[in-house]
Amino acid sequence: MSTKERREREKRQRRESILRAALEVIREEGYSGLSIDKVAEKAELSKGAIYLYFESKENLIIEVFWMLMGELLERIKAVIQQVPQGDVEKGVKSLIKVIVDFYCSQQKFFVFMHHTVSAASDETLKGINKTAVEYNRKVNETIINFFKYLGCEKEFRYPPVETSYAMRGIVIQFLTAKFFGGYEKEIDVDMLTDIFLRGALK
Amino acid sequence: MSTKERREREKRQRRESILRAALEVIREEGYSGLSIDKVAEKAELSKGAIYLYFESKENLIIEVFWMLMGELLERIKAVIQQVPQGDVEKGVKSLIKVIVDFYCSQQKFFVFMHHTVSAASDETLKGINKTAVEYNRKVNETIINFFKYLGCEKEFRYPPVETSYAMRGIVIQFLTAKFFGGYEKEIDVDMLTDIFLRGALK
Amino acid sequence: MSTKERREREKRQRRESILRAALEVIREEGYSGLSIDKVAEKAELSKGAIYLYFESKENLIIEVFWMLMGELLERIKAVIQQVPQGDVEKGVKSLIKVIVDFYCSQQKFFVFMHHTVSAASDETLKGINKTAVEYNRKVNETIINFFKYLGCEKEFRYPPVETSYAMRGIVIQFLTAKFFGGYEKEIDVDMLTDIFLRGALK
Amino acid sequence: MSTKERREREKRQRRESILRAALEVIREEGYSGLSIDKVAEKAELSKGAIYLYFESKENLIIEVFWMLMGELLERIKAVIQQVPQGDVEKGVKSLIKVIVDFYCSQQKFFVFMHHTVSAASDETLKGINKTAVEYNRKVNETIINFFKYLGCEKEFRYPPVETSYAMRGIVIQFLTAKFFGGYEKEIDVDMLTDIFLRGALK
DNA sequence: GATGAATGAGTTTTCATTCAT
DNA sequence: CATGAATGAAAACTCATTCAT
Repeated sequence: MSTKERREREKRQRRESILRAALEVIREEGYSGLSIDKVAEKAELSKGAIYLYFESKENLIIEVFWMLMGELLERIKAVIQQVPQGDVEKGVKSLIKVIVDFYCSQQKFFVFMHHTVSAASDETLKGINKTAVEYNRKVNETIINFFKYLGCEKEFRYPPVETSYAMRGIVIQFLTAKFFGGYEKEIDVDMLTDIFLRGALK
Repeated sequence: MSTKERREREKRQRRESILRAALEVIREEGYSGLSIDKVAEKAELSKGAIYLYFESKENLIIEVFWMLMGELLERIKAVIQQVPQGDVEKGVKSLIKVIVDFYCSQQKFFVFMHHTVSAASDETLKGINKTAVEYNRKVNETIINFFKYLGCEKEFRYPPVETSYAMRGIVIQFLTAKFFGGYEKEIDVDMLTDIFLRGALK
Repeated sequence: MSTKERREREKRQRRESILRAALEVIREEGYSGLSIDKVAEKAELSKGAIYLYFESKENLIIEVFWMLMGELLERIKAVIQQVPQGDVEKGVKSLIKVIVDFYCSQQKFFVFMHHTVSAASDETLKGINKTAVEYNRKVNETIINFFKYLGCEKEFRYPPVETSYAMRGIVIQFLTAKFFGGYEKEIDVDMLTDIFLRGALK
Repeated sequence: MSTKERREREKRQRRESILRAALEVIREEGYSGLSIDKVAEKAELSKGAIYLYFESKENLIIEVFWMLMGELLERIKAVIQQVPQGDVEKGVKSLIKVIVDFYCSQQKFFVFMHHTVSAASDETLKGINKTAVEYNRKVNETIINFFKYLGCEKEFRYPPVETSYAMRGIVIQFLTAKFFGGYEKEIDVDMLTDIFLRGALK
């Protein structure tokens, strides 16, 4: 059955390359510039072919979203390898830095995620909504694992989920301010870390 | 001149009613479902009539945005009347509560604002971009004035703008979690206040 | 019945002022920029009022057309006063010059006439078509009268109508070339006169 | 590669058939009646399909224009084959005849060209303006080549460009008179030739 | 599997004309 | 007479999706 296997593999690769193409389009033209035509062109495929791999544009967008999230989560996990267990401040600082860097390096994706999550609330798009919930859960899980690894999980005043939200909130807000709000300074990771840890730790 | 006055008044009312209609559409169909057709239908006017009151769809959206923001800022200012100067904790708690309540009462508007602000990043929409920046400035200004009123402005470890962002971030994140992220608990304003103040105060 | 008379006079004046306003709009924005709104604004009247004086936009345009043509014909007639009978070359030169000057001074009207006459051929607009025919007849009549006045009418090789067309054709072509065709030289009235007279005279 | 070739051919044919459809619409409804809807209907295609072949309505119009002009210029060139070098009168007569016949066979196109060239003067339509200038240049070039072929180029009193304009003017004026001005006689090509040559030759 | 031509409902916007006041 | 708010049909253009090849 090696033929079948090869086919499956090729199919996966094609999917991936379409997702990459979509990403590229978003990077170049923004979320509202994303059209199947452009994706097809970028992927060097026909419009019709896209629909062999994805049910609809909506679907494609969701998968792009997941691909990106996957990358961010990977990066967060990778940081764990590099920070020593026990050093909470250094650890959290690294965590915040990787998030800030990730989004800064891909500003368009940040916007895109905002859009995706926002669009997700349409009652008509229950499917997408699940995406948002699931995404949220995974990010929290990853961050909480991080806290556990650092050994500070028990030292927070509030439950891990809420603590995770607090941290994410502070970070995301500064990113939003930077990208949309005219905040022109560099984001000061030390400050963010300080505010968060003071607020969250016992 | 009562005729002229009456006309002016009616005109203002019409404008307002169109804005309300647009809001209603957003409430029912989400931001992406907002079309001039639907607004016209909801406002019980012809498509053309909309353009007697608003230059373009973009313009209409911006004005809806500002109407909402105006309401929120009004509410924040109103809180000042009700909290005693000096009681920082109580004051911040009230501030956070009013923001949480406002957004909770109009969930769709929350999404809508996200979209409006996000859409603003499209290079093509310089006009809207100004809106986002301006909005951001105004919110900060209002919050900072609040801090001043409470008398805690000087007691923060970081500059007022950054402090304002930290607070907003924490609040917005919990709202996002509630609306899109499957966070099902009531938002605990006391907790938010506590995290923020511990993090921000010297 | 002086009241009635006054009314009639006022009505005529209003009509005239609307026509002038329309003209002004054409001068500023070109034929395709002509809208009832703009005419009303320029005439300092309401949109509705225009329709008290003119049945339709089409009608208004036709009347503007006639007003212009009337002016041109007046100018041509005026030239007769200034050239001595008998001097054919000088006379024709003056005639051509006045036409060239008129159109050059009002380039937009030239375009406008082209448009009006062209649009006139729509089978649906028999009314306008009559305008074109009538206009044509009048211009020829005026020119032929001019020839008669100069005393050269009998010296042409071909009938006066055809001779008139030949002259008009040469002039109009150079104007067209100047306005649309990239012909950048000054129009050489002497040359036009020379070509025409050599071609037309016995 | 026969599939690819076939596709290319079909594409060309489709384009052509859309252009023909547009022409047909102009023929039936005049320039101002030309809408994409009608073209689509006439071409038995959907509105969207038109945009697969032409970038915009403006573009489509320009191409129709060029298609027609191409045909006229072809016909003029073809006449060269049929007239003997050296016989100026016969040659010019043939030239004028082919122009008269062409426009007479396609009266609506005459109007259309007037419109296209006129519309070109709108400051907003720089793109079309180029078309008018370019068109003008090509027609002159073709006519001047014709003169050269006949060997009479040096015998004109005025430069070739001006001479060409004079001829075109006389011809176009009679066509205009015929189409819009109520001139009901047959156009007498001999007369036009005579007037032109007497006027133009030394 | 892959293509890409075709669809058609949808979008925003304009403007001559009407009519209640 | 005069107003100007309202209409509504029409315009150009877009794009996710389908389907014959």
